[in-house]
Amino acid sequence: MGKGSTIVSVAQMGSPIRGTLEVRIAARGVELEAARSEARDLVRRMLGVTQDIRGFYRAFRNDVLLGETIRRFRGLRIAGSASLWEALVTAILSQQINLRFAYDIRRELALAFGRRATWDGETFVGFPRPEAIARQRKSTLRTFRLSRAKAVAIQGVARAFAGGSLREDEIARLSDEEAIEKMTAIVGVGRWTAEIALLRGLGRVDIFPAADLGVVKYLAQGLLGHKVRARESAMRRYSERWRPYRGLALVYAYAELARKRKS
DNA sequence: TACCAGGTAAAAA
DNA sequence: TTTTTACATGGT
Repeated sequence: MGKGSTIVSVAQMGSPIRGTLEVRIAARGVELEAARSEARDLVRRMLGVTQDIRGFYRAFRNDVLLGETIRRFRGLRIAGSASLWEALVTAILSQQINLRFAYDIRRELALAFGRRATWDGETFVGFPRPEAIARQRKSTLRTFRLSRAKAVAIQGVARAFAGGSLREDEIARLSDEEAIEKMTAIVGVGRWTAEIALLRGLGRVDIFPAADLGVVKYLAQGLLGHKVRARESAMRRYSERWRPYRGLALVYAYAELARKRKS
């Protein structure tokens, strides 16, 4: 959402591969063209339409682990957040607790500090801006069932964005490793958090969070046949074969794991 | 009760 | 350099 008030609602028709997407924009106090352009960019990033999946398919259609999965989930991309800021906060909230709990807290933060817009009798709540979080006391943030470490981390990220020391457009110009280095300078943002933010926030297709529980446990045991949890270093080494699409490979591996769990 | 859940930082080995 | 430990909370 830009200045003023803009609501974007999206509906998909047809198959994920050959469907159409209807986007409705309700805007007040903004130029229609600007709102349209902003909405288009937002939808494109969240769907990951610019991710190079063709190159990924060409390179790995015969991959032992992913070949079949690629055909099964044709069209799947890395799902994106609306901003790097939102992706970073979501990643911090997701550290070491079950995701259901993390998303509960994210919703509560949005309800408390997010922007609101009403359209057609319905009220929509947006993710808070960095400034709205930056001005809260840590003790206030901790009432949202955050550990001291998470409150510090989220406040640190909020201040970095609000103060301009961290900017999405600057991070977007950096290489993966440079971007990780820049973000992990903030206390409470470790390598995993920075990697998830780049994957979900910027749709970086070669990011591989090797320490992720989903990688060292579920991928290692569920798809690679390990008896016990793998080491981060071992998974990072294993992922080398998927360059330069390690992030896309991971998303497809997770899709396959979810499918196996269901069946 | 104890352990696990898409970790991090600091201390200890 | 690698391995523990405390940290918050909810579910099983």
